[in-house]
Amino acid sequence: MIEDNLDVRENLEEILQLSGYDVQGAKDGKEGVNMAKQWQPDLILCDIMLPVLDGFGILQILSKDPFLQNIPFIFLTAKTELGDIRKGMNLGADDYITKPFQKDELLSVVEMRLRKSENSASGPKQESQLKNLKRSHELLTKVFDKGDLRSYPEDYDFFSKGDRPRNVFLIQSGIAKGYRPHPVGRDFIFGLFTSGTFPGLWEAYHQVEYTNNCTTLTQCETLIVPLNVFAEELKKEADIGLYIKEIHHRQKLALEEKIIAVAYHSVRKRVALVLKELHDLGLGSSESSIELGRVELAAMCGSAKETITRTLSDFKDEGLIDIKSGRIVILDAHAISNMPD
Amino acid sequence: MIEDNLDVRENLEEILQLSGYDVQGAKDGKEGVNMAKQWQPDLILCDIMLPVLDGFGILQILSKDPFLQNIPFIFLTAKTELGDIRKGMNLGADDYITKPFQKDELLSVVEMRLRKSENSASGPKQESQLKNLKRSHELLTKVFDKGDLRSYPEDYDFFSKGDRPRNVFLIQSGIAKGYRPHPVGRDFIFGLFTSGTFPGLWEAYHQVEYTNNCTTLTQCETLIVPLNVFAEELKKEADIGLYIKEIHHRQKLALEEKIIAVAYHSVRKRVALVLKELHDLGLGSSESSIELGRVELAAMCGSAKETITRTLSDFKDEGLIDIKSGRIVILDAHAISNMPD
DNA sequence: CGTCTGGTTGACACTTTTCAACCTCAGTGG
DNA sequence: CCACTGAGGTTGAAAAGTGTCAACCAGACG
Repeated sequence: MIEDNLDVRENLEEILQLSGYDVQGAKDGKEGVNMAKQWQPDLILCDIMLPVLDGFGILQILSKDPFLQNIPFIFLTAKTELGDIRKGMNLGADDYITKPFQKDELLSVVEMRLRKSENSASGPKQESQLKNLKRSHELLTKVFDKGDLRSYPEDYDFFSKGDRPRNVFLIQSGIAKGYRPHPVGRDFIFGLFTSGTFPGLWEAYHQVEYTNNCTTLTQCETLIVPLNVFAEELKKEADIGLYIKEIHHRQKLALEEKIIAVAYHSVRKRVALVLKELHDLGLGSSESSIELGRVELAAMCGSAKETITRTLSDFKDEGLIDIKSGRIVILDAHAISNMPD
Repeated sequence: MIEDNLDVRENLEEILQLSGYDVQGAKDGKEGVNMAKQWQPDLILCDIMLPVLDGFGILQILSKDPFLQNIPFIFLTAKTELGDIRKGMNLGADDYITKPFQKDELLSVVEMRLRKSENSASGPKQESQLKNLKRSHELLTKVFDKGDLRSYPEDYDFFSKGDRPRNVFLIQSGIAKGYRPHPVGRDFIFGLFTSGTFPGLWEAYHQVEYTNNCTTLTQCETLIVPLNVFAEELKKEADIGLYIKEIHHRQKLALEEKIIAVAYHSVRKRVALVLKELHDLGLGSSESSIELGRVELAAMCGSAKETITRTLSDFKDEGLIDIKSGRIVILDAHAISNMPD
């Protein structure tokens, strides 16, 4: 906020701070510009009449700075004359507030401009990408039209850590695990791959070594395309890269969630998270119960298999799940999703 | 392995299995080709004289299949005649073994070809990428010549989860943390950024929302370039993408290591891993001791701060580190790196 | 000189793992 | 057909490892 009158400035600061905003004040134009460069605020409130450099001058300077040109800029002015306001808006200001102002008028203008700038930064771009992604997904799936359909038995290794990708996979049915093996039964499963997913896609696309193993947990019907053929197809459709990026981004997010869970959540919460993960994959209904062994579930939670058994029987006693000869059916998905930490 | 003589086949299978290889046998050419397509073996041993389809025919078929053309192919032949062998090699076989063979001759040929194919798949590609990467790193750093140098105080937020990148950063001095915040002091630090590193580079490059927060731990001199300028520069130098990919790949690996550590290693081991991580960043020597607070160290380990204090004083008692008014100096980096689980 | 922040230490409680035994079920061979 | 066997799953008891709570201490700061 740039405002030369100390009373007004302190008053404004107080109002905004009470509403949870973080406010920095400057007393003249020069200080204001420097501060803006230093702090890159989310929004600028600026008086028009100022010593040294007036509001119009500030706006002109800021609108030339690539760091600052997109920050919402709101004029504060004692003058209600149309001329000043018009001039400010013409220069590219986003809004104005006339002094003396109402508290809630100020806040609503500020909030609106913040929301708008949030949208303009993310809105259109996100949407345009999403449209591409949907198309890209179809394109990507189409690449596999040229692939072989193969049936792999349980416990077949698609790839191992350190391997260099030679093929790209699209699972049609069955489940595979992406995991890091450990010599004495302390595997950790990062995620599962079910029908419609592409194990190791990112590594194949970027031709980097796999960072973890991928092995079937059940028999898997899988479409498979050799990497050189895949690369050829990709050249034709550059957009696919966007989709691969997006998938990867989500996996990274999931990985980060998982590390938080393992670091700080109780086993009970972690088991619930794993069940939710499986539920989201379409597993755990009465038709398709969860057929994973306790060892696999333990590897997904990062705990001992006995602990999993115990927690599951707790859940069963509480009516959250049902266990039929080892297989789990989720009864109360809502309660499981909302398990307290 | 394709071999029509049952005795020879079983004998070979036994020898190879004893050496730890996983062997599938086929009795004629047709079966062999189908099996190769199905299993995509790491290496093929193949008799020349076979019913239905002979070894030469098999090799010709396989060398046209993009899935199979790069699998090492070794002829087994009873004939020692130069002609057959020559013909096989001309067709693209990788090696040959003459029957009757010595056990260790067989094994050494198999092992050699496996090793060679391993190298040819990864060797040259890796090298060519690495050369690019080195250059790309320089190019990337050069982009920041046009950036502003700014000094940020301790506890300044570069960005937060959910923000959309607006700038790209290159830290010149100081330390920042990449972390996931938590309402009640259960932050988790994914990694640190020191001089020469680029916080949030991948997200900026791909224009996706940040997945975690980044805040300075000490005062940081930082070069900063607005995203649109950065994007312009990138268009000129497409190679930079490779480098960004590589950095990201390493971070992902580190994240996976971390999740394993948090899931299965004791706090003692985890503290040692964190100390090693800091040591690798050049911290912890007597000149530049580790100045992180216990809370930050705890957030890197995923444990309570009191536990960190205890473990550190254990390490101190054991002579692995020294603590001078809270600051840590690593005395025995080797022992810390080799801490048992 | 008080106050405050961050580090250290101790006692205790709680969670989770470990070890061991037992159970069930499916496959196997006599 | 039945006993045997082995793999997974379940349960119990005890031990280990960590987190929590609370008190205390040391240095920094006004």
